[in-house]
Amino acid sequence: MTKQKMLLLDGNSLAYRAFFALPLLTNDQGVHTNAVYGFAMMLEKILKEEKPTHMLVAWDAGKTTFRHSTYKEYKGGRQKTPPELSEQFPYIRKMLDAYNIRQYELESYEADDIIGTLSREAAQTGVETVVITGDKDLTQLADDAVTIFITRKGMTDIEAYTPDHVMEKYGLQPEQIIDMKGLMGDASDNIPGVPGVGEKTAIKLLKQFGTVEAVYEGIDEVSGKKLKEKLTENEELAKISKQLATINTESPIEIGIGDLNYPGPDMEQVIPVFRELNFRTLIEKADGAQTAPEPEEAEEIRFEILEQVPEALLKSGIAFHVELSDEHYHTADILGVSLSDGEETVFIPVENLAGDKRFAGWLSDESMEKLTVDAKASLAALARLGLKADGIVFDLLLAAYIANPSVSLTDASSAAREFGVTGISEDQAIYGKGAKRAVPAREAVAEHASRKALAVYRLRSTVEGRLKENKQYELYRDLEIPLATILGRMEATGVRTERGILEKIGADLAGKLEAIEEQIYGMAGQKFNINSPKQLGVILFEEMGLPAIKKTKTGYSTAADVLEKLRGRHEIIDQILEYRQLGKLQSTYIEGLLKEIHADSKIHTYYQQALTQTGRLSSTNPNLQNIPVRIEEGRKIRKAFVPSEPGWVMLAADYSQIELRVLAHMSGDERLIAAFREGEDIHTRTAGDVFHVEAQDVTPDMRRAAKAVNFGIVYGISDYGLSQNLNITRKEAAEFIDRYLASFPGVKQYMDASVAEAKEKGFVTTLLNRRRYLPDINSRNFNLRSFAERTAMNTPIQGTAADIIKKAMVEMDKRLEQEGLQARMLLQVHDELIFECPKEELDKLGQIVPEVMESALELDVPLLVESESGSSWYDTK
DNA sequence: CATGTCACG
DNA sequence: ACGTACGTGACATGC
Repeated sequence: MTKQKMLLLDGNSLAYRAFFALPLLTNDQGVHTNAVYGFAMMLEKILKEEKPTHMLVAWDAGKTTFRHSTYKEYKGGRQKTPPELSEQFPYIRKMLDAYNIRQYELESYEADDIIGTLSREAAQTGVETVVITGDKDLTQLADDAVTIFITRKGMTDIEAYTPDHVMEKYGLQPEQIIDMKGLMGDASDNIPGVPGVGEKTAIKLLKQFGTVEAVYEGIDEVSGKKLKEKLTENEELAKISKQLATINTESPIEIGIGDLNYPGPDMEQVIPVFRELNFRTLIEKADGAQTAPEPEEAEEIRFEILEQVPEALLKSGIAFHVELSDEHYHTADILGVSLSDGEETVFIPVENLAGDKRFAGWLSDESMEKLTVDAKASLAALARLGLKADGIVFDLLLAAYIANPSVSLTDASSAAREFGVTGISEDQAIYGKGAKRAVPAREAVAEHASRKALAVYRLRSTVEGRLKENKQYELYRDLEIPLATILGRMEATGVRTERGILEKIGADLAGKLEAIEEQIYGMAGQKFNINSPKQLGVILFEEMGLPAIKKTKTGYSTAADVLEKLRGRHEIIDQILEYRQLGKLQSTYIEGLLKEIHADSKIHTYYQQALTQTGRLSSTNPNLQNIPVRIEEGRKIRKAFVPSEPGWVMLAADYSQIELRVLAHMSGDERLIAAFREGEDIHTRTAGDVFHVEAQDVTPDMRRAAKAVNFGIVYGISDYGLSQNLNITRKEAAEFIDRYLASFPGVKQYMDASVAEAKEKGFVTTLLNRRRYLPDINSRNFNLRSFAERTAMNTPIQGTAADIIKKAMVEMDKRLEQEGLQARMLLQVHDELIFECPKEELDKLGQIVPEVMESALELDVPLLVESESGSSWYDTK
């Protein structure tokens, strides 16, 4: 029989500790969860480390306790329990029930007394006991069999108080702690003690006399006249104080150690509670502990490594997965393909796939429905083998993203976890990272890939059910899944990039940079690293004595907006700004892009389709969505992006003011809608409305201000943000905003409604039902809450704009096919699509593209698309 | 690996 | 009073 060990937890004290130790968190329902979370974290840690056989959480009960009859001011002057904490107690109790942990409270007694009584019983029966609390008072219970754990700082940092430890810390025996309290009091419990006696004096007295009673017996031996006087005057107070601080170890409790058997948690009960509270990391931990703490406990999987795909798996409704050596699927080694129908799961190494005609036929047959995770990666990789895949109807990665974009999705493991399936290792665990990266033995790869395919197969109905429940199934099936194929093709197609052009620009830049560098050194009187904000800060603000306008947490800010304000104070500022600009072009866009040109003279970016919180795409390795355009010198970089075939041209088409149009539609604001319907310049129109002048009387400054306000509105406006942007005072900015909102009352209503919806539901949605959860929307932390509020205003707008262009891409792809055009979609830059086509197709494409983009989604305002063609991306302006 | 900076929509 | 505009990715520096 294993040794018995009992854990006694002070529920109220731990809940308070957790509440004040952690920032206020909320779940998607707006319920505060920080105390529950801290409690759970502590619990997990302590269970793991202590492995108890018996457990109890004790609670305080009743407003008054037996202590109040001794001293009615006991615990007086305490702040009321914050409502944000009160609402969490039911959840803590619910969680403890799920853990199968016994809870107990006794009218008129405090948790301390229950714990004291039980630990006394334990000491007598020789059961090892650990008490966990946030309250140092309980250290009085420490003895050879009873250890007191006090939580510190966070919740999982715990300090153990044994008798030795108490001695070391105070020079006292544990039972003397109550004497110490009797003398010095305890402000938090409103225990008075002897006025004028603090910790130091109390300890000194107790070292000399031992107890409060002994102090008074030997009062004549107390040194110091003042102290003696204070003690004598307050004898009664000292004795009452000691009584108050004494934990009752003989409370009339109706339970004993025999009732506290702890069977261990019921994870099937615990996980739903965690899920309700949005405790993601704890769910992961719990899942991991439940299914795969030891490898042998992981679910067995039956799979075979075969040389050929079995006929039985070449049918409709099968899950498949292309296993790659790393996440860069344009270049990674393709290791093989796993397939599963739930019954049979197989892995086919890549060398056996190339010649398999039946597999190729199945893969490209649209009527053969396929399920997978990260369709885009698979498609792009298979394309390199000359294989075409069609008929993908299920993508676990995209499903997880649509369900909740805030989850970080790195691979099949994280996507499956979102739907409760664990046991798939992370790719990084299989392949390692950094220098340790390597492809393991075939068997391990095959098992890993097989687990993915099987999980994909099994999860289909769960996932589709959840998306349908949230009315997101159409978004997923009709938009994101088709888009995955299209993006995969765009990536695989790539964009031709002229090395020579970049090199030429690079050489020019190098010359200019060198010249500027010399000038800067000359003005500064020394050489230094201009690229180091730290060194630059010292030169500008210390050595040259320029005024430091803004600081960062590490020193002076040398950001462009700061330097901008110093313009004219010294010539060096202009030079630095110029140097920064050109340096950026050189390092990121010349050197960076040159490194990314493949052997086919093209750049193949990666679109992240399951990443942004708003539904936009992002582009990496390299990022082709931030190629310079605003400044002519940078814009020239675009000359390097050219058609991939002789006799072809580029065509770029962008939505005009798409976000403001979306705002007009979603807010239903009549004046904003009218402005777009009448086809006026929206910033001029806004300026006219805000400043109450006719359109022809709007000055450029008025238009500029209106433009900034329009941006601000889309971003979720704040007076401060606008004041920064326009370099005006906050008051002026606030006034602009007020006038704007007065002019467009529908917009004001919409913004308020958006925030209200987020507060109520915990999330906001786009026109096509894309969701974003905003857990901070009810936070008491001003910054967190304000940020969530601005996000609530911005995300539906930015996200709907993303929905629209995604829909346009799907439609455009169909249309190119229907029309039998050779034209190819190459890039997407949020509100812009870039194509290449044979010159002969230009007229047709130039007509189709705007038509398709403008009719992607029917709004209450027209969508307007402007398109241009040219012999390079640069020339499409 | 965090920080500051700057490129884009 | 609080200290920010929304969404991204890449690079250089410096711990």
